[in-house]
Amino acid sequence: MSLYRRLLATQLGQDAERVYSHQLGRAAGVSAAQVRRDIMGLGYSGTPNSGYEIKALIGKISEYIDAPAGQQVALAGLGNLGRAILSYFSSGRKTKLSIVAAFDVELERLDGVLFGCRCYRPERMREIVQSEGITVGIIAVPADAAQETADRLVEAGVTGILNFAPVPLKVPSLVYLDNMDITIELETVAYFAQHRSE
Amino acid sequence: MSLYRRLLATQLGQDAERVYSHQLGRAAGVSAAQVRRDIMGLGYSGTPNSGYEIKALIGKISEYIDAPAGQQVALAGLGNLGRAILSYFSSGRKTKLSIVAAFDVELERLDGVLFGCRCYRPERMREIVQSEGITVGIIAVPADAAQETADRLVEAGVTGILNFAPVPLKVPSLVYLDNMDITIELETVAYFAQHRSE
DNA sequence: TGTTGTGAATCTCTTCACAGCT
DNA sequence: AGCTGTGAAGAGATTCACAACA
Repeated sequence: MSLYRRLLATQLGQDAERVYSHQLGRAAGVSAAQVRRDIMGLGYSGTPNSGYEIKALIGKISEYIDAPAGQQVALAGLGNLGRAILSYFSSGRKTKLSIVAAFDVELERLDGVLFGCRCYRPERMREIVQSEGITVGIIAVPADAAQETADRLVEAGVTGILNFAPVPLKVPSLVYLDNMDITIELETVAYFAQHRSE
Repeated sequence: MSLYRRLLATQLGQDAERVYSHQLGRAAGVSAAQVRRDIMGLGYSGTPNSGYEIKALIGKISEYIDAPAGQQVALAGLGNLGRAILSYFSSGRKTKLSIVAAFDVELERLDGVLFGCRCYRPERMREIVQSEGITVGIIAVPADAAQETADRLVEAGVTGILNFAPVPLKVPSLVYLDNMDITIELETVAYFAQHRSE
């Protein structure tokens, strides 16, 4: 879990050099036993009665989840959502994962760079994806253009897609697809909010 | 799952009156058995060899997941992400779940209405949440203001929070909290993209 | 004493397989 | 013949509980 890494990083930023499994568990919203087992899977060992050394643990996690050479990401769609994502990642992210290209059909008013990221028309997707070595695509286009965009990304060669459009996409089975559906998530929250309140 | 409902709605929009569990399963990315079991939990029965009647099934799902009287939602933060969410939900959503108020610290340039939604300063959160009967809050503010915003929402009386800020929030156990963390999700996709490609 | 590492038990979710219906 | 409803099996994930260690 990359959530651990961020939690550890903030803990490191404030005071401590070590954490106990139950501290990390509470921060992440899971049980202490869960944390210990997850860390075990990393091949890292803490010391009893002293917990885990934060810095070393972050290192182990990074070694485990990061690609050795880093990965490049493409963003499709520069509406409100696309710009939100872009501003999010461009502002002081570490370089292991960086959005290096953005695509949108409407680029008239853009000078080609937004939040420090080059913008192109979708027609050039294949060319750019391949020349930049992009492996992951983010879909932030309107629903009716999502499948078409996914097809283009796949055809260009990405192997992972993060989809924000509220439509089911069809991709080859070798491409990893993750749907982040705000509508569904909000309905889920509303459901539990209802059932918590009584 | 509210995903089913949307899939059913689109299927209804194109041609069919009935679906088979394996059709719905394929669309939702789950197995047919899974679909049947989920539907079973609703208390709805399809007819063998004819599948499920879409319209009736949508009705049952809605009856199950929707609050009888509908629910109101508040949005905190009107940056790129907040505006994306707002434009998303204001454009032709059904009224069972509607964003009726938005909050942001910078409202100077706004005339008080954005995408058909009234905007207020955070100080008025308690007042508005209570007068509008809001039960769900969305946090789309910068990370360093997230906890403060959550506190305010909880104190105002919401029982469910959808959090987009990449920080762990502390809320009372009666408040349902759902974290939608774009960073983590993107890292997950990158991880699988890496491991799929070989 | 307080924490880690981990086998064992438990629990939840998923799939299988098939009877029953049309 | 084809699909649903569902008990039973299976797989995974989570938690328990405790030995080992500082």
